[in-house]
Amino acid sequence: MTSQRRLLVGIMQDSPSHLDAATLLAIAKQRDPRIDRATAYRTIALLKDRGLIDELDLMHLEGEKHYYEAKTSRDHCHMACFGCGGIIEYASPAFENLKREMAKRGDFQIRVVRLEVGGYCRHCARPGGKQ
Amino acid sequence: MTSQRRLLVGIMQDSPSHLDAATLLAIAKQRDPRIDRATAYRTIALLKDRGLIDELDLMHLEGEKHYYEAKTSRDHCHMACFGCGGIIEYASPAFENLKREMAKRGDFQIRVVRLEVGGYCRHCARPGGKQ
DNA sequence: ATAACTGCAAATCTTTTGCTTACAG
DNA sequence: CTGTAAGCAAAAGATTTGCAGTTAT
Repeated sequence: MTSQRRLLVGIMQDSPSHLDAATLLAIAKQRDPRIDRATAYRTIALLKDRGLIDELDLMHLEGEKHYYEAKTSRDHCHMACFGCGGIIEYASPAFENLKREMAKRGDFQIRVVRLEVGGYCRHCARPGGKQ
Repeated sequence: MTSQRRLLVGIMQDSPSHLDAATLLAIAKQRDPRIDRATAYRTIALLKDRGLIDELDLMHLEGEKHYYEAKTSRDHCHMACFGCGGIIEYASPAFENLKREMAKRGDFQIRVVRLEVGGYCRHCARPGGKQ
C-alpha cells in the first residue's frame, strides 16, 4: 500500500463521522496538497473492492454523493433523520441473525451488507407519526 | 394525481424488474412522446416523498443510477449478485422483527428501510468463499 | 384567479477516463 | 526493468433548476 493510500485510509479511520469523497479529498489535501481527485476515487474503489471500507448513501440526505467508513468488525445499520440530518448507528444480534438467515435460506454468499433507515429520531419525532 | 404521474406509477407497478429513471422515461415516452426527463425526475421525487415508491441502489452494479419500485405491503431486501448481476428479493419475519426492534430500541420513527446485500448467488458461488 | 404541473434548455454535481510522467518491487 | 500508482485535464453520466407557458381546482 502506497503512502497516499495509507493517508486516505488513516483519515477514514480517524474521522468520527462519515466522509464523502470530496471531504475526504479536502482533508487529504491539507496534508499533501497535490493529491488529485482521481487518486482519491481510484483509492476508494480499490479499498472497496478489498472490503476494507464500506460505502454508504445515508438515504441521500444531502445529494447523491457517497460516504465511506473503515470496515468494523461488527456490521451495523445507519438510521438517518430527515429532521436534523443526524446519523445514528445501530448494531444488534437480530441484524446478525438476519444476515445468517439470508445467506443460508437465500443460498447467497454475502460480501457486503447495507442497511439504511430513514425517518425521524427521538428529538425530531412527529406527534402523529407512528410508523 | 395527474395523468402523467399515473402513467409513471403504472409503469413501475407493471414492470417485473426494477427500473432506473432513464428506462422508466423511455417506456413512458413510448406512450406519450413529449414527456420530459424533468417531469420523470420530479414525479419520482414526489412519489418518493409520499412513500409510494422505494428507491434502490442495487449495490451500484451498473453505475450510479437509482432504481425504483412501487411500494409493496411487505418490505423486502435485495440481494445483488456480483457475478451475474441478478437481483434476488428476500422477505422474512426476521426482517420485520429487526425493523420493530430498531424503531423501539433506537427510538426512531421509521419511514423508509433499505436493505441491500452484495455477493454471489447460488450459480455464481465461489468455491473458496464462505462469507 | 391561484396554485401546481410541464417542456425545454442549460447547469450542476459526482465520478470516471485517457494519457504521460513518476515510483516501487 | 516492468508493472502499478499519480497528476492533470477533459469527459461522462445522472439529476436538478430557471423560466415561460399550460393545466387543474
